[in-house]
Order: sequence, then structure tokens, then C-alpha cells
Amino acid sequence: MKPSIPKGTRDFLPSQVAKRNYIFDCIRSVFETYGYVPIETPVMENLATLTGKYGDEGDKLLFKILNNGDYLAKADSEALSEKNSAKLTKSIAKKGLRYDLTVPFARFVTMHQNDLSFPFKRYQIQQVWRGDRPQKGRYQEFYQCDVDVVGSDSLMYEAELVKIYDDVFTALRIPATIKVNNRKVLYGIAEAAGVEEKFMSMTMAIDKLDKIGQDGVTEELMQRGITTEQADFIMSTLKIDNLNDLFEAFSASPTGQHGIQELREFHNYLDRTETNNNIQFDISLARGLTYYTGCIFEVITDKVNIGSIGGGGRYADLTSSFGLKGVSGVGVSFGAARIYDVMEELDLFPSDISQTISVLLIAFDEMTHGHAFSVLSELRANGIKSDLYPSPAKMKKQMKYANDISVPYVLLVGSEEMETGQYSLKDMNTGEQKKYSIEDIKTVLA
RNA sequence: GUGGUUGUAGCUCAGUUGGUUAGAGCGCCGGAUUGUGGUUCCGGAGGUCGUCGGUUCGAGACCGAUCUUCCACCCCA
Repeated sequence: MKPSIPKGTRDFLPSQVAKRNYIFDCIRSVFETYGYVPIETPVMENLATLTGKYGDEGDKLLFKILNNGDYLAKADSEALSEKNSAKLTKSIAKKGLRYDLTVPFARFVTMHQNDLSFPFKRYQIQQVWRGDRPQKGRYQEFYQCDVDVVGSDSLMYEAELVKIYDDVFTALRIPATIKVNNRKVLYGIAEAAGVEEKFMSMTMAIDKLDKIGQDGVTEELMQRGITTEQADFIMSTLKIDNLNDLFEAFSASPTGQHGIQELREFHNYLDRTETNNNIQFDISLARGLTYYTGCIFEVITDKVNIGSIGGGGRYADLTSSFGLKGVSGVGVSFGAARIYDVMEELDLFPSDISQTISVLLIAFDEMTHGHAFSVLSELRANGIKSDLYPSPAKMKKQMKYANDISVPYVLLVGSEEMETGQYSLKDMNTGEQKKYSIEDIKTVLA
């Protein structure tokens, strides 16, 4: 058969893994500097843990795992005869692949609440799966890098997480714009316009402002059952771009004013630190995930058209659906695959990251090959990343291999070298070649 | 999930209104060079034209289905 992999998934060559690890290492090191600790959760969760957390659309994109054994015997025969897939799912699939890292984290916190000290700061770098139709920068399997802190509602953490974004994108040299808004501000707009019951629907329309423009949003609002007067009011509120005026506009909305207060407090913290990237209040930023309740964030880079490369926000009540109440959390996520694509496109990866060994040993015949193996052992015992070509093949072939794997040095082991103990070390970049004793080689390559 | 798009050698792509044995560049392998790679020259290998079916005397080309890619929605990292 012809080999293939499922759509939206990818293999990774060694050089690609090296690049990805470069991103992970950078992110991980920033996370740890800020006091976050790593955890891991299973790739599959009970379907009941996942369903209903991401809205109806999200539920459709969840990968469900067919039960083992004779699953049809226990299937809902009524749903089966009705050909009702949604109804049938519950009886034939108990598990699903995780859709993000935040919901499994909420489950984790609830289950292990007695083992954790709050505020609990964790990071997690693992794959997630979504049954979306693939496009550039959109895969069915991809890594997310999440940092979250639960057990505190201090706005200090919102500022801290934005600063983490700033640090990571600065280190990776990606020019980023970090957009900030607050769900309470959006709710305030709905409240002031008298459309509280259409809050979710309204935010989805507002979120498209960049894409479809003011007229488009107005039209969409009306399609969603909002009157012309209400839509006009909403659109005029969206034009207010400073917090003080917005505060005034929310005189009839305590929630809206509370949202403004939170944004002010967030800025008070953030203003006490230096940032390199553009941090922007964007009243039209909405974000789809239903569980956000306070500040929300999204990161884009205007150099590459690939959608957002990060997002997150405050969720006051995520653990309550698992029975743990009153635990507020806030977190952000980095989209590793998209960050990779952006860096590839902007050519931001350092050139030396795929290098695996420092020196390749080359022997000329059976006898020197055996000797080279003992030299190899000694280099390795001294922590020098090294390898020996597996046979005394033609030099051209061995040199070509060295060139192909871009090893910086080649050590030639011939009979002359073996007798004198002076080995020829060739610098593959300059082409220069000098003789050294093993002791000297250890210091040159150390 | 809806509408569209793509698929020919390892890679990037040609391939005429349907007509012999499907081409190029790069890469790969071998040699020029039996102790020297990345340059040069010479030679060579490599394809079930995504897959299955249909139309036709004849299909890489036309039709259908399917898989995949990318794009616009939807949503999102």
C-alpha cells in the first residue's frame, strides 16, 4: 500500500524538530523565569470533560474515540435507526482527544486541588487536536504552549502574562502586536445597548470588525436580531478609543465600568515594566471560547497573514463545572506551529540549530577504523558530541557525508596518525587542517 | 461542516484540439580524483501521471467518485 498520514497532520524531519525545539526552549525558559512549573495531562480525556466547553462549533470539532470492544452492542439503537450521529456519539464514544490545554487543566486543578498550593502557576507544552478543515497555519494536530495561573484574581497576572508574550516574541525576534480587551467591556456594550441576552451573538459579530468593516458588522448585528438603533449605538460605542470616555458611556452598565476598572489596573501594573512590542487596546477583540470572563488577549504579527499566533484571557469560573467554585484563573497560549511558520517565512531561525555533532571521525582501512572507534569512545567520554563513519569507505564518500550533515570538524584517522598520535583535524568551514594530539583535540572541541 | 482549488521523478515545474517510448532544472548515484567535502566536467538510475471507476480504437489530458493540498466561509493557534 501507499503510505500516507491523516489530513492536517505532519511528519517532522530532524531539522524541523530542531527548529521546533528552539521555539520550545525559548518559551520554556521564559516561563520558568516567571516561576511557572510544567505539568502534563493525557492526550485523551473523558468526552464529558470536553463537551460543552467550547460552544456548539467546538463540539463538532472534537475528535471522539470509538469505544473498544463490541461497541455496537451497547449503542443507542434508537439513535442508530434514526441515523442521528450526534445522539449516537454518547453511546459509542466515551473518550475524546483534547481540544486545548485549558479545559484539561481546569479538570486537573479540580482533581488535585489538595496537592496544589495557590496561586498555582503551571505551564504545559503538548499537542491538541481539532477536526477543522486544514489550511496554511491550520492543522488538525498542533502544539500549544500554555501558561496559566489559578487561585488569584490579581490583575498583576494579566500584566505578567502580557510581559511573557513580550519577552518570548522579543527573544524569537517576531514583531508582534498584543491586543487586549475585556469581556466585561463587551458585556457593558450589550448592557448599555439593551441586548444583554444577545451578548454572545453580538461579540461574534463585533469580532469581525477587522475583516468585514463597520457596515459589515452593522449588517451582521441586524441579522442576529438586533435593531437598527441598537446596532448604531453599538457601532458608535466601538469608536470610543479611550478608557475614560468609555467609562462615561457605561454610566448605565456597572459591568462595563468594572471592565474599564480592570483594564486600568492592568495598565498600572504593565506601565511599571518595559515592553518591546506593540500593546494595543482593541475594543473589537472578542475571542470565541465561551469561558473567558475578564481580560482577553490575542497576538498577531502583521508581517505574515496567518491569523493569531497566541491568545488567552481570564476565566473566573472554569473549574466550577467540575465542582470547584471560586477559583479564578488567567492564562495565555502560544501557537507553536504558527510561530514556526512565521519564523520560517521571515527567516528568523539561527543557522546553527540543527547541528548534532561537533566532529566526525573518518578512517581509511579496517585497522584504523578499529583504532578510530577507541578514539571516538574517548571523545565521547569527555562529553564531546561525536561520531565515526561506520565503514572505512572512500574518502570522498565520507567527506561528502560530513558535508551533508554540516558537521563543523572532521578528524582523519589514518595509519600515519595512528603511529604518531597526531590526528588531522579539518575545519569544514575554512577547509584548514592541522595536527593535534587527542588531549589538544579535547580542548579545541570542548 | 459549506463552496471552490490542487495533485506528473526525491524537489520545483513543462507536457499542444485526446494520438508512438511522458520531459527539463535542481537533487541523487557512479566516474574524472586509491588520503580530502562544498566548485567544474562526463556518465547513469529514477515515473502505476494521487487512487478507483467510466467515455473512447486510443486518456497524463475528458467525465464521475474518493483521498490530499491550498483558498474563502465557519471557527480558531
